[in-house]
Amino acid sequence: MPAKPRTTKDKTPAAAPDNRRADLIRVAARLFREKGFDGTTIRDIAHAVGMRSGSPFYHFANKHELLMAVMEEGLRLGLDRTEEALAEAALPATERLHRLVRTHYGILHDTGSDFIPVMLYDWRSLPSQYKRRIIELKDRYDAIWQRTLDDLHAQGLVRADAKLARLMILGAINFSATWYRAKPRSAKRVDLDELAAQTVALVLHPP
Amino acid sequence: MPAKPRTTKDKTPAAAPDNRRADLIRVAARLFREKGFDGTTIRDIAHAVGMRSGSPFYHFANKHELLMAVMEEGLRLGLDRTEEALAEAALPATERLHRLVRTHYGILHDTGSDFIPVMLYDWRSLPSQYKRRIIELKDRYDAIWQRTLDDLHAQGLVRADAKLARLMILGAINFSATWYRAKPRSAKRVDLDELAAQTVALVLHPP
DNA sequence: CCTACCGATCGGTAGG
DNA sequence: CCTACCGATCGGTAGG
Repeated sequence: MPAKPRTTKDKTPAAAPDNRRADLIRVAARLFREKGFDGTTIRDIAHAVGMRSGSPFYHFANKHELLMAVMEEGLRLGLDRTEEALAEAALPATERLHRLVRTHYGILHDTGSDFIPVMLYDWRSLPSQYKRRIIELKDRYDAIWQRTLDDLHAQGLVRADAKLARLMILGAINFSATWYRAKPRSAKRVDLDELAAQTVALVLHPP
Repeated sequence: MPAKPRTTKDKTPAAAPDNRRADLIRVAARLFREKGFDGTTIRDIAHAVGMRSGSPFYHFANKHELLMAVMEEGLRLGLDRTEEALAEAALPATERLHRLVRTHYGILHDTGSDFIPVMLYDWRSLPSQYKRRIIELKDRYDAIWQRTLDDLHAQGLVRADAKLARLMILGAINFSATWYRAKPRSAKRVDLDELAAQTVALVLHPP
C-alpha cells in the first residue's frame, strides 16, 4: 500500500495539497462530455492532469468508479444549487419554476459544469450496481421539481399531468445539451436567462 | 472482388434474396440502441444476423458507415411517416402539431424503430465527414416542424420563440427515449396517444 | 461471405 | 504515484 499521494508537479502554484482526486473527477467530466465514456481512455485523463497511465487507479478502483464519481459530483452540486435557489421562503410556484429552469440550464452549460451532461449521455455505461447510488440522488432532485409542478398543475398553470410535465420540461432543457453553445459564435445568440424565460413561457398557461 | 452475396442460411423461410444489408442495418440499430455504438462490436452484429465476424465488411467499408446507414434509414423512414401524416390538405396548425408529436413518439418507440434513438445517443460517434449527409436529411425534418411552429406562434398559440419552441418540444419528446418503456410493466402506463396529447396540452395556449 | 490473422489499443496490475 | 508490462478485445484485411 503506497503512501498518500504527494506531488511537486502541481499545475497551479497555489494548488491544495490533496485534491488530485478532485482533479481527476473534473477533468474526466470534461473529457467524457467531449468524447464519451468509451471514447475517453484512462491515459487521456491521466495525462490531462499530469499523471502517467496507471496512476488514476491509485484513486479509483476502475474506470467505472470514476464515471460514478463524476455523476455523483454533478448531482451533489446540482442539489446544492437548486436548494439554494429555492431557499427563500414563500415563493410563488411560478417563480419557483423559473428558478428551477434557470438553475438547470446553468448546471448544463456553465463553465466547468460537465458532470450532469455526462450523466445524460453516458448513463448506459454505468454498471447497474453503481446506478443505485446515483438514482437515489437523482430521485431527490426530481422530488424538488415535482413539488413545484404539482402546485402549478393544481393551480391550472400547467396543463399536462404533473409527472409527465416534469419529465417533458426537464427533457426540453436537457436536450439543449445537444444544440446550445455557450460560446457566442453568431452575435445574436440567446443567453441562459433568455432561454429560461422562453422555456417558462412555453409551458406556463397564465390564468 | 467477390460475387454478390448469396446465402442459404436465411433465418426466415421467405426471406428476400438480397436484403442482408438491410438486415445488418436493422440489427445494428437495435444493438447500438441497447449497448451504444462503442459498446457494440462488429462481431455482435455479424453473429446476430448469422454471419462471421469479418463479413459485415463486405457490405460496409467500416463500422462508422454502418452507423451512418442506421441514422440515414431512420431519417428517411421518419420523413416518410411525417409527410404522410401531414398529407391531408388544409389541416389547422394545432392538428398538424398533434400529428407531428404523435408521429415522433412512434419514431422513437414503435417496435423495431431504433434508428433515431441511435442518432440521438450516438451522434458524437459519427465522424464529421459523415455528418453532413445526415444533417441534410435532419434539416428537412426540422423544416417540416418549423413551418407548423411558425404558424402556431403567429396565431399566439405557442408563446415561446418559434425556433426555440421547436427545439424544446422535440427535446421533450426525445428525452422520452430515456424513460419511456413501451412494454407496460405497471398496469397504468400511458400509451403513445396519451403521451402525445399530454405534450400538446403542455405547450399549446388556447386563445 | 468465410477463414485465418494482424496490429493497435486499452483497462488494469505487480512491485517499488 | 511511476515503471513496465500483460491479456484480452476489436476493427479491419488478405485471399479465396
